[in-house]
Amino acid sequence: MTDLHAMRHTAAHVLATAVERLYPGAKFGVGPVVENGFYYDILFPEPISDEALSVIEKEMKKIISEKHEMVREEISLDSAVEFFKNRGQDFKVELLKDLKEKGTTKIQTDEAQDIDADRPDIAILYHTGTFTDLCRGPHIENVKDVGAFKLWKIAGAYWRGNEKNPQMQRVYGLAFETQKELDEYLNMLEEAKKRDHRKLGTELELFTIIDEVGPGLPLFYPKGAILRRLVENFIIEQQEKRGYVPIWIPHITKGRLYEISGHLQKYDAMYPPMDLPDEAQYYLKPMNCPHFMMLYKSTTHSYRDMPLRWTCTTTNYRYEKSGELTGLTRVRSLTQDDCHVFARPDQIEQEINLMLDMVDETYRAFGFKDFWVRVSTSDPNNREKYIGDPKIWEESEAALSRLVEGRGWKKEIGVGEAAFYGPKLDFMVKDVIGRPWQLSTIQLDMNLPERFELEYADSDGKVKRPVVIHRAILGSTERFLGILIEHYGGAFPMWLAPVQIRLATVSEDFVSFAQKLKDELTDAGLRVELDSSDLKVGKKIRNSAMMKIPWTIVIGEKETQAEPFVVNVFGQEENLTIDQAKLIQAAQDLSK
RNA sequence: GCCGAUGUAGCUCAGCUGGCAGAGCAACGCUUUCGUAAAGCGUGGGUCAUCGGUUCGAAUCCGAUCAUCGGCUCCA
Repeated sequence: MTDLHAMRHTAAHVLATAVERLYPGAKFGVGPVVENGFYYDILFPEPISDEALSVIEKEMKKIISEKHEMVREEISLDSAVEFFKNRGQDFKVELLKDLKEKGTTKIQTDEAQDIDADRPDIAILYHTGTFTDLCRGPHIENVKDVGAFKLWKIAGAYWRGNEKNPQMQRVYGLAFETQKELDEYLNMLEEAKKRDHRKLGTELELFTIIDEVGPGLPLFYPKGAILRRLVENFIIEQQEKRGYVPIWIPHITKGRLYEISGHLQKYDAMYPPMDLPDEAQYYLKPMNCPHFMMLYKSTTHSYRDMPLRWTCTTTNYRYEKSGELTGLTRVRSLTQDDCHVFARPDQIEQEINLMLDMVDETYRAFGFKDFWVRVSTSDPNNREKYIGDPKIWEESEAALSRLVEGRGWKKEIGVGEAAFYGPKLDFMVKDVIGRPWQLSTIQLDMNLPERFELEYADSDGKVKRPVVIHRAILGSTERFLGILIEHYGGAFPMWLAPVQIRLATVSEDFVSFAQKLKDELTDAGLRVELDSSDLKVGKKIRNSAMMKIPWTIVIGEKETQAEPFVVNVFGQEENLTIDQAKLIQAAQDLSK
């Protein structure tokens, strides 16, 4: 790992060296190692475009052939500042000032150079030929040992990840020990693209996004809508057996509601209000919490009724910035399997555990094994940032961590990543090109009960404030489906396949028989299609396979003769020959 | 919203330095009625994303807008 890491890190310096030669005046930000390669953030005198990559690549190869040593140098902070100032490297100067004042250059996930406690005045530099960088290393000794690399894309990136800072250009490079590994990686990316849910969405007739309807507003074809319903029904079943009860809320609402909740002032993805003759301004709801709160508040509650487990699967509308939309994973109309539990503080752990059961059972059912849980906690050094009883915070954070550990799931702690109103658990899954997405979320809320002045009568006769736990298992149905499509590469297991069985007739003579069989299978609760066109059987099977339909059954002379008739199921690992009753039974078993 | 790229038929894509808009698949019609991953022939289908400009002439060059893709920021 260290060697590969050092090699990639050195490749980033070679990139910078090439850029310095080709674009005098370029200012350098940071150039860390990332998964599969490296990048360097650079402010070019003029923004470069893709064609520049091959030119830079050529220069990099030249630099590598020049066999420069990577020379390490330690100098005083002040002379380092002086050095970079003279070269017009403002970003490096800023990093050095941070190093001096804060003891680290780290902001967000940038690679950091930290002050060495024993030698607080030292900055570490690396020289590559005429190029010098502020960098703690490690590097390989000589640039000649940089392996196979490829510059592959340019992206915008704000200096130090802050929108208000100037935007630099991030040049991404892939780097591996050998050309073979690089080729394999590129090949893998090509393969991954075939599983992309946006591609499969069109190919398998699941969903589409139409310009005239609007960006981020997907429409679902029948097959996609069935898939949606299967997934949502699964969740509904899971909820029912755990005592969650449905409620229902409207999709538009007076702005007053969001004044109370505080969203109007704080939430920036709200669609503008509708222009109505009414005095009140009406908004599309971007979230459901306030409605749940209002419904709770509209009647009185006793400690005996707690917890209340209320759910509603409903669509929210969020005006996400245009550049942030992608397929189904980031949309403007998102359906949440939303649930709010109103609980006494002593019930928090039990309720969260119940939710974790549900996450567990759901992820197993859909075959998600490769996920991790982010425990977002408060920052103990910044207590005043958070509202609510510190004791409840402490207890619930401990409970969240403990409960996740008990499950044996991969866990990451996000210190200071809690919302101001409570700690949370986020369940993360990667898409087919490796981007992480949040699906399930479990959040404690100590804010909204306060703002809406929610109450219940406790056993001691006193009026108390309940705790609210938000929870969504799918997160958003759309995003979940996007991930699910990629997870299975569109080849869904029997129980999720929009079409489970396609009947393919050999010729016209068998259509009426096939129609009868189709009706029987449909009556048995299976999702069946009949291909009675005059295409050849081979073509019908091919078409069925392309649509990734689990079972294809050819209906011809043989099938109509046998008693009970025997069919051959194409699409199994080994084709399956079974009679009618067993066929129905087998299909039903697989559908569970 | 920001940086870069892209936008040609339902889908996948050709179309060179400006000179009559193309292919495969799909659709439709005819022939064929056929046994396990593509039968044959034919027909229709496009304001070349939109709007504007340059030009005798624009899919092609320029500008703006919209959308998509990869990132950044933000987020379920």
